[in-house]
Amino acid sequence: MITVKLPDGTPLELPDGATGAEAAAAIGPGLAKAAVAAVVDGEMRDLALPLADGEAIELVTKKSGDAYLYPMRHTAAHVLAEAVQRLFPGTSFAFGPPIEDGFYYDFELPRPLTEDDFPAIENEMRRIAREKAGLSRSVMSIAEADAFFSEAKQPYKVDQVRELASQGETEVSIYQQNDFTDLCRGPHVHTTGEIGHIKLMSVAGAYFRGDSDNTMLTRVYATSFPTKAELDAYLERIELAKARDHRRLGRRLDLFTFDDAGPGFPFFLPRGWSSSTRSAPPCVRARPARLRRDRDPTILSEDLWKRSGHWEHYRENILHRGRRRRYAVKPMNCPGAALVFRSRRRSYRDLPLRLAEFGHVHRHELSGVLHGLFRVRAFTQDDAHIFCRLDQVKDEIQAVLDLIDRFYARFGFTEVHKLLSTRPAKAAGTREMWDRAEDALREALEGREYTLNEGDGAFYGPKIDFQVTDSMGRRWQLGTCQLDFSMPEKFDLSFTSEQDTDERPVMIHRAVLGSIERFLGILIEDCGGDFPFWLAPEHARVIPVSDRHHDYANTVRHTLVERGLRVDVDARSESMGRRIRDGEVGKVPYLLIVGDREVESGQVSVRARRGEEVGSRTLADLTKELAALASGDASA
RNA sequence: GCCGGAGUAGCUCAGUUGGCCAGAGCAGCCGCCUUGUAAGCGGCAGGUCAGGGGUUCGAAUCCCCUCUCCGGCUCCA
Repeated sequence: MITVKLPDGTPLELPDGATGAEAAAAIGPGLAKAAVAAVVDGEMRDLALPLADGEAIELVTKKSGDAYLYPMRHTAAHVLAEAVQRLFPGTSFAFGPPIEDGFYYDFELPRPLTEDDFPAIENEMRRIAREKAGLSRSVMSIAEADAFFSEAKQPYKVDQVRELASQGETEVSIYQQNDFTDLCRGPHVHTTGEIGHIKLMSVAGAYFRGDSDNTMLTRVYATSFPTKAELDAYLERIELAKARDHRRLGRRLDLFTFDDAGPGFPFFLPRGWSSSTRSAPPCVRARPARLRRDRDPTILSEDLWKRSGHWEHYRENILHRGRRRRYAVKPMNCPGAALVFRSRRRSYRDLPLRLAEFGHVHRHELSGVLHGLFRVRAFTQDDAHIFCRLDQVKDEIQAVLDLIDRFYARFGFTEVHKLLSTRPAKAAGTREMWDRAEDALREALEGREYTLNEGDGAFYGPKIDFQVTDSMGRRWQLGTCQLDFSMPEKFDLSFTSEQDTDERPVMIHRAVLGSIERFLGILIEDCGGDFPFWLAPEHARVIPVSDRHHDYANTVRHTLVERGLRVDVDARSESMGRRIRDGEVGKVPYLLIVGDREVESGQVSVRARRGEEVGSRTLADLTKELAALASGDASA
């Protein structure tokens, strides 16, 4: 006998070798019929697999919510593949897993596929769904599976069978519905009729196994939801996100632009740059006593980058050009900071030396990866490099962690995810150095929640990355805090210790917002262009009712501008309705209407975004309120 | 870089069995209107149809090359 634990904690006794299906049957016939999979110790499994003593099991049914999506979409992927098999004979099949918002399947097709083919494929999928074909699971030995898929001319499946064999598997599971047979771990729903409401989303290229040395396959992205309402809600969410696309808003709100003269190099318009520069200085101001500003050259000799190790590890991304001596445009700020450190003899009394720089870096990025402000070829890092002794590392890192938490909260990002990334395959420096650095980071993180990201460190050292979740639930990588024993060695950095010996400092690289450009893009999408007041490119706009109110309108503007507020007057000869609309569309936080009544009483009629009634204020009160709003938020 | 799609006025887009001087709305400019909380009216101007080559009596439209953009893959902040 074995005993498994049910979700409510009750134990369930079963005979040896009992399967998930038998567990369901033991609980009740209704469940036996409804169950499609079992979550065993957190892992989704087919009901046909045997359970072991002591395992915690949870049976998945249509009522299981998100857990049900996995087998449902997995089956939908098989149905997609079967539809493609019917419509495009000769297709080879690769992988087709469920993913975050749906599923995909990778094919090698006899001809290119376009979205014009979607209706036909969707119709075929619906036809297969109506057939309600059962999915049957079977097991083959490696040899049988190899022979079967070789015979079926499915090279990617054969490849996967051999891959599994090399991992020590002796048999593989196979799922079949109608004439479609797939190598698959499962689990699946019972029939093709239970794939929910489906929609094909897009077609894209994808390398087999994600390796750019492999052939490029055709990937069809699709999604499915149990009900039509859920599918529609999802599609609506996509539309909403599209309306917030920072590339669209950036153009409409006059924030930034791109030009063919420099693909991937953003041009910031005055309105855009005021927002992005304003988002940064508080970061530096946050600890005036701790940070010292510096600034290094943008272009430096290639030899420098050879010495720093960037040439070896990062050459593809460095833009360079030279006449007699070869120069390179800096892709990172760290070697410059190392040179600043080395500019004179350093003492232990100088440490920790914290240099902050808003470095404008350039990197060559492959044309296909450029994407609005999210991925560009020139960007500004709110960078800092801290030079310190090994025994100061923990305190310094913890101070950075604190700073980052506080700073993100200021922008409304309270959900901060921390990732500790360790030694990558291609790394500079010795194993011992890496171990010491990783230990130091782990120690600094003690007591905080974080996840381990094995092998994803920078080439010069391990790092802690920071991700925030925006208002739409998307996760973005922002800041980073990296420990570096390698750069100080490359540049032979040293300081004189209390004992009058030469010691090597440790270097900490950190960025809070990461790329200012990217952060602005995230911010635009997070707020949909409705910037928080303190960040708005234009705090308020004065709208005089008619020509005779222009003088008063200018007085209002002057008064507010004197207090450091960004205010314009819209004195165009357009109707009021029109000027108010333009203010709304331009997302100006406050529209200040002034006509006869206001001139007489020395007041201003205030309209907030989306017509929200604020009422009238005297000019003095309004000035005080807005000034408080601007500075209050910024230092909150 | 790779796969697929696209590129017509500053922006959003019409314009395909190849055929008169290539169209609209918005934005721009000029005028009129002098306005009370989300688009007042009229006029003008604006295009080497991404660039280059080819097919044709004739190309925005068909073919080839290059560039850029979009969706992915790889990479990454």
